[in-house]
Amino acid sequence: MEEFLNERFQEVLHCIIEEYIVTANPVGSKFIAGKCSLNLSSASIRNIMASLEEKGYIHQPYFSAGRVPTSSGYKFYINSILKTKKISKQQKEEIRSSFNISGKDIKKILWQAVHLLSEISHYMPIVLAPERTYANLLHIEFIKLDKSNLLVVTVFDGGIVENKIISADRDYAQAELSKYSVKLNEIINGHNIDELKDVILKSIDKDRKSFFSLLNGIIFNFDLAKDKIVNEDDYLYIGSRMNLFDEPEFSNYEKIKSLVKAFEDKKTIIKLLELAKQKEGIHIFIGSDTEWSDINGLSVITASYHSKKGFAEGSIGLIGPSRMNYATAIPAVNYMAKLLCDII
Amino acid sequence: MEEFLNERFQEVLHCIIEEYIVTANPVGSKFIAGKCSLNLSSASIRNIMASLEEKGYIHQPYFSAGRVPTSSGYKFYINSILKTKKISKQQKEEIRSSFNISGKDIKKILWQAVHLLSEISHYMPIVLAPERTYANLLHIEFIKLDKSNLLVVTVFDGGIVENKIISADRDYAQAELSKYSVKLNEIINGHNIDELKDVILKSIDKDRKSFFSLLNGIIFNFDLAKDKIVNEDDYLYIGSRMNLFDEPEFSNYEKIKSLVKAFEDKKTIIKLLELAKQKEGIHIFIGSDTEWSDINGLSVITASYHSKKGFAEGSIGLIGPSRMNYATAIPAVNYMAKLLCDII
DNA sequence: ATTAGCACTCTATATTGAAGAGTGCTAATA
DNA sequence: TATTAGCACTCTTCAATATAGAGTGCTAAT
Repeated sequence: MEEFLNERFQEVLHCIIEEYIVTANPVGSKFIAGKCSLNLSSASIRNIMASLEEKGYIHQPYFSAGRVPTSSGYKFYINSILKTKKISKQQKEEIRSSFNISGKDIKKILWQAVHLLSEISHYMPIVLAPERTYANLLHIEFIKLDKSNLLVVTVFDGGIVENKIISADRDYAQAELSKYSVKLNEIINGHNIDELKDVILKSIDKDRKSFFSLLNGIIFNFDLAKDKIVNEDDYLYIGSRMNLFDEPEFSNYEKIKSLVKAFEDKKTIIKLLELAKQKEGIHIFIGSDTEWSDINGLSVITASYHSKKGFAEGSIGLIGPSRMNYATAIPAVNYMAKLLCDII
Repeated sequence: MEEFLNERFQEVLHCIIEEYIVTANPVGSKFIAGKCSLNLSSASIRNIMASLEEKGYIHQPYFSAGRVPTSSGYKFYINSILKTKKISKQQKEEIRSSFNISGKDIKKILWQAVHLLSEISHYMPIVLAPERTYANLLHIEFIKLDKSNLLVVTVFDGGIVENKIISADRDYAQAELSKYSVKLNEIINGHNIDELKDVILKSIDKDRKSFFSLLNGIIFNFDLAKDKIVNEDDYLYIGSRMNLFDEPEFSNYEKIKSLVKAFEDKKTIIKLLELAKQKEGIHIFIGSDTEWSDINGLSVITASYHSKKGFAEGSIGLIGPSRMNYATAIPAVNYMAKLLCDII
């Protein structure tokens, strides 16, 4: 798909992109002539630029202005740096050492990942929590809240804990509930939700009508949870929006407003991250590539993470302007995803 | 403290404020002459306005512009409408009916309150969760996660559920943990955390060293939790910021940026709401009144809520421009606080 | 193949001017 | 004495205009 580019052309394209990443202003031929390693005059650079524009890698916002990279331009650039740039050992060490996992549940770990990535990248990180539909159950506990409400605590593999309140069909004593908890835990050991349903239906104690109705309650709840994330806040973690506001592309009212509006509704981001989850490794969505048409000029770097057992999969991403610093951002996302794999 | 105002003066002040609330533009004498019930010429209104300005209730942004209310002006206005305006029965019904509390824990209930208040007010609601330091304990359950980690589920009065992971001093079997849970629950019934510590220390089973170390673990955790909210996201709930962005006072880049920055750090808001919690009923902070110096032109309406038993106290607030519609916003906050009292 | 030179285009910024809104003051009025 | 009409004055806002500067494309020279 990708056209072959002369070394000279590549050099000019890289120069333009790297300069544009820093200044956010269209880059002129004179500047490139002075900066890049090719010793050519501005006139020659102009010829090359005209050619690059013809091929679609750069673009003039208006007649006789400087050049700005296009999506294809970024793509080409990313492909070439992907091979070379790696995260420095020092930075690796820095990230790993500031990750505090003692006594933290998954929620806090994911928040930490978001905050860390926010600090090192200055863009807006997003993290999708592992879906527990296919995670193994570790423990279920029934706790009495009052006459008509029970709390069901469900613990999954990978530190995922879920609290759910279900209404009881009658007033249970805590002692009775505890007995059921024990009984249920003998069955569930190491199954996931789908499997559990079968197991329960088979091993159910027919005499115990109340036990059965309890089980019905939780199964019903699991069904509900499967296709609908009850609480988006436990599913998608969004880092500081402020980081993006500092970027010059959002320095006017209309744009900043559309930016905030786009993130207010988390569904678009969730969709994007769910897509990324299904793929292996790093993926990059640039500008108008996606159905992300809400905001032009935005790019998203995503990576999936998964526990060693293969369950508990989620994904992590970083949203920035298309003009983002891919050379440092991509390795950062990549490393963070790996780190999450290790921890979970 | 408040000066007496002639009826005529009051009428003009009200007119100015109510017009300013709608248009956000300085209000001129001609407009007031045409609109308000006093049948006076613009020249007479001008005299009154000059007088009101001298007293500090209104202010001219620049020589020979219209008038804008000052903080004192708003205060006076609020005091007079506080006596008359009430929420309509219809709106009460609407709010109450869209409040769905079945099977929800406190977290979801508070989110619902935020969303509802956001919808009816078009400003930015904030809610402080009840602190559970003084709430009664209902249940504690130990669940084994792996060899070295235990999950402690703590259930408080009022539907507050907390999960905490503590590291174990040795490998406990789940059966053993369950026994401890039962034993502990016999003791805790109806005590709050502070009381519980005494009770535990007195009734502790001296032979059971491992039980003791477990208890030590949770007591330690409670101490930690008391003066530090571990996760701000479970403590402060913030509604849609977008609502504020639509207000004309934030229609330029610098202001919108300082607005977002001010809310990025939740500590200021938390401080404010904790202050409100200690007071009874509705309180209103206007503009530069508070140490809220970050953003001039912002007002906060707050109200405290508490369960009937007197425990589980929190507070609720609404942030808008000083130029906010107090006549509808104040009753809305007030009613929402009452509703929370009923539900919890 | 490369470059110097030049006319040209377009943006960004400052300047100007006119229109409009609102005031304060004074003198006239009821 | 309280109110109002009239008028000169101030200040903002908005659009039109002018100017400077950056960057280009093209041509002719090297």
